[in-house]
Amino acid sequence: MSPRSDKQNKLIKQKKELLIIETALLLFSEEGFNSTSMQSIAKKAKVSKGNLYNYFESKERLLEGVLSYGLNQFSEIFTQHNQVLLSEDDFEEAVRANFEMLRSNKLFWKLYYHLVTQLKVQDLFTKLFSPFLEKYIKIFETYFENKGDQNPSATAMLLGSTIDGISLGYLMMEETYPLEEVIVQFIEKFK
Amino acid sequence: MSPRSDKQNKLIKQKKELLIIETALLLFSEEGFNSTSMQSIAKKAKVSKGNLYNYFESKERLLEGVLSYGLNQFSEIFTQHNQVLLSEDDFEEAVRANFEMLRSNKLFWKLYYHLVTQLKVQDLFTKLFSPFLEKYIKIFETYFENKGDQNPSATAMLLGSTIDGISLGYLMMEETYPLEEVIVQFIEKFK
Amino acid sequence: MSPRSDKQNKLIKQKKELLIIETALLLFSEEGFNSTSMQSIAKKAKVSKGNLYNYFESKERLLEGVLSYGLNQFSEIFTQHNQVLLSEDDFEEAVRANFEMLRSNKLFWKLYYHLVTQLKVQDLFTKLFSPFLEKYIKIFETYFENKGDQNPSATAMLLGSTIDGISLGYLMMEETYPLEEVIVQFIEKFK
Amino acid sequence: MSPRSDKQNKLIKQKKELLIIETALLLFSEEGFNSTSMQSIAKKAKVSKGNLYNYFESKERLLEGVLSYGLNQFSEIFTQHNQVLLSEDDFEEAVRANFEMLRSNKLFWKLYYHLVTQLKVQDLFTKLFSPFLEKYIKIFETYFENKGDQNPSATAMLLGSTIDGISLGYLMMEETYPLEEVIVQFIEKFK
DNA sequence: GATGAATGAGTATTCATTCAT
DNA sequence: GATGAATGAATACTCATTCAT
Repeated sequence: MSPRSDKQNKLIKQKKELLIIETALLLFSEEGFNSTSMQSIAKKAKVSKGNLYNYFESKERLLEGVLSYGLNQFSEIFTQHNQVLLSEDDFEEAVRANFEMLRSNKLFWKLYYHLVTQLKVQDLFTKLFSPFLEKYIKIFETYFENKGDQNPSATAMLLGSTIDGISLGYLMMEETYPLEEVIVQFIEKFK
Repeated sequence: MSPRSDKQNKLIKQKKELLIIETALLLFSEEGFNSTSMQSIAKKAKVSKGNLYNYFESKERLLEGVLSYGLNQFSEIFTQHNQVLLSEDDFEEAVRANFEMLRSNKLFWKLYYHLVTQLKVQDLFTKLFSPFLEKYIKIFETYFENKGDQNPSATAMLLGSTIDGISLGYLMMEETYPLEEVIVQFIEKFK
Repeated sequence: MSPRSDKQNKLIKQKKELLIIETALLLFSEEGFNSTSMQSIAKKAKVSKGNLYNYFESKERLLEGVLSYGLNQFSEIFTQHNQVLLSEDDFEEAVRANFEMLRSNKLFWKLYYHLVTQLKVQDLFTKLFSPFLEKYIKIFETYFENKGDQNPSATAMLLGSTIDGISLGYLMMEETYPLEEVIVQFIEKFK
Repeated sequence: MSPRSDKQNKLIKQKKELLIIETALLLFSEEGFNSTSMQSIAKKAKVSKGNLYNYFESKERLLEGVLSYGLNQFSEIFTQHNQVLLSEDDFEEAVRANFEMLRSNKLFWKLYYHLVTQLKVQDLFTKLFSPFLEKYIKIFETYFENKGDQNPSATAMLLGSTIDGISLGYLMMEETYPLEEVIVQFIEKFK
């Protein structure tokens, strides 16, 4: 008999890879990277331990896969707003889009903030995220410059940090955090 | 034996406990809680592994000790500013005191942000920190209320999150983060 | 289908079997039997893992195949010299032929000496090699007997062991071993 | 209460270390290095798996320990004969001492020949044994030189290889190998 | 015959914790 | 209080082998 066709195999592989990534994202973001065992990922994804390693050659690589996956989604949305912000409406929209992204992909951003504070994976991390973050800050720097801010670079940094802080609070407290109201105040202050 | 010797013993005990706590803080904040072994703490503190357990009955309790210790220092400074903020100068001073504390106790706050994102210790965490943080937020809420802010509670939350964001950025990037300049912008926006 | 196609199929099969055997020989002799994975053999031979098992039903059987293959080559040459050695020239020639064989099939003999010392495969080993080795020793025993040696059987054993020792040294040290000179001394002593 | 005295501890440690080494030697020489699991060593030595690692930080280091242990015994005996061989009696005695050593420490030498053919551990191996082997060969080289041999270096190498070959045969065949008779022939040929 | 996804037992190693002294 | 030997469960990862197609 003929072997499974290449197409079939690829489909199976892609589906399962996605399944593994999403399971890993769930567990990593809930329990933390170190505290999540490959065993538990395998079990939850209903994949054998051995087979896990057919998809990702190490736990580190699996993390890389998880991050890349989230980063892709992020970069798509990001690219849509990757433009010079001219009006205050543009600004507001960009900020709101940012938090929309947060809301729609909580697990990923939970993992993100979990990892930011972990020395061991910081290299991998920096490699993947820095380019985006820098561009992000630059866009706002330009915006503040155009608005006549005396220190646009510091203001942009402040804005970035504020977004981080709000995100962190929202992700940790979930429904308790008055996200919408905070965003309103936030936009008002920075617009 | 004489009570004096008892006193001395207590002193010795306290000193050693402190030594263990400070060593643990150093390692936890550098390597992360999970990645730090009791062995390595014992070694660095020049205490035997078994004796470590005479002071703290588990790794979890040691963490608790480390957090309490940091929290005490925090609460001392905090209490000095635990008053109604009336003037904008009071506000500025309080904010600056906050970041001064951050600067002078980096290890503790690094550990703090490292742990905030870890489910497993969140109960312990909430128990210890919540009371303080809530008071903290309240004080600023009152301040904004007095200033006629339409939504003082949201603004206070925004302020808290902003402090978190700045702290996180500063702790992760160390010297690269333009802390002073960001603080200036921060105070200007919120004062 | 036509018988010709069957023949062709057989040829293809034999070729692939040979390819697998030679690949396995290469890897076994380089990395050791235990340390060589079926995966790596499959990859290097450009055969799928599953298909490997169509040719050899287990790793053990593959080893058996590898050994038989080498043994066949050995036995061919051996049979040419499988005669009573009458003259000292015959003796010298036989010894030289032996080392020539070693030189021309290093991988196999490396594997041979690698396996001799492994309990687990010793049964298989004995089964395959003993008959040859015994005949080999016998031939020399007769030679020494004819020469009037007082203990031809012990001398033949000594000769066999000496060949083993030289082979081992040469295979392990490669170019560093002064094979030619040692052979000269060897022949002189035993002729 | 006071802790176990240092002396006691040291004694316990030394005894257990020896026990582990001897158990490992037994299993390594019987099953091979790769095929022996740390688990099985622990079980046979009645030591917990974890405790094994208090004595040897890795399987590799344990092997190193086993080899050093055997090497020490070897070097002691070796040093007694580490002298210029003047007479043929000296020569004979040295050779006999060699095989006596083999007989009294079979496990170690079995492991030795097992490892010689293993690429992976050859570095460790060379580091430990080369110095001895080279001296060994040198001593015989001098002996043959004094006897007027035309190529003493090659003859010494031949002698070394012959010893290897005999040892290998004896260790693999155990009682079947006519060691004594072979030695007689051996000495006669080389004396 | 051919493919490679899947399985699960096995491996070396780590580590919080206990305990005899 | 102090020591460090001892335990055993847990971890990431490997690999011979099977099996659906």
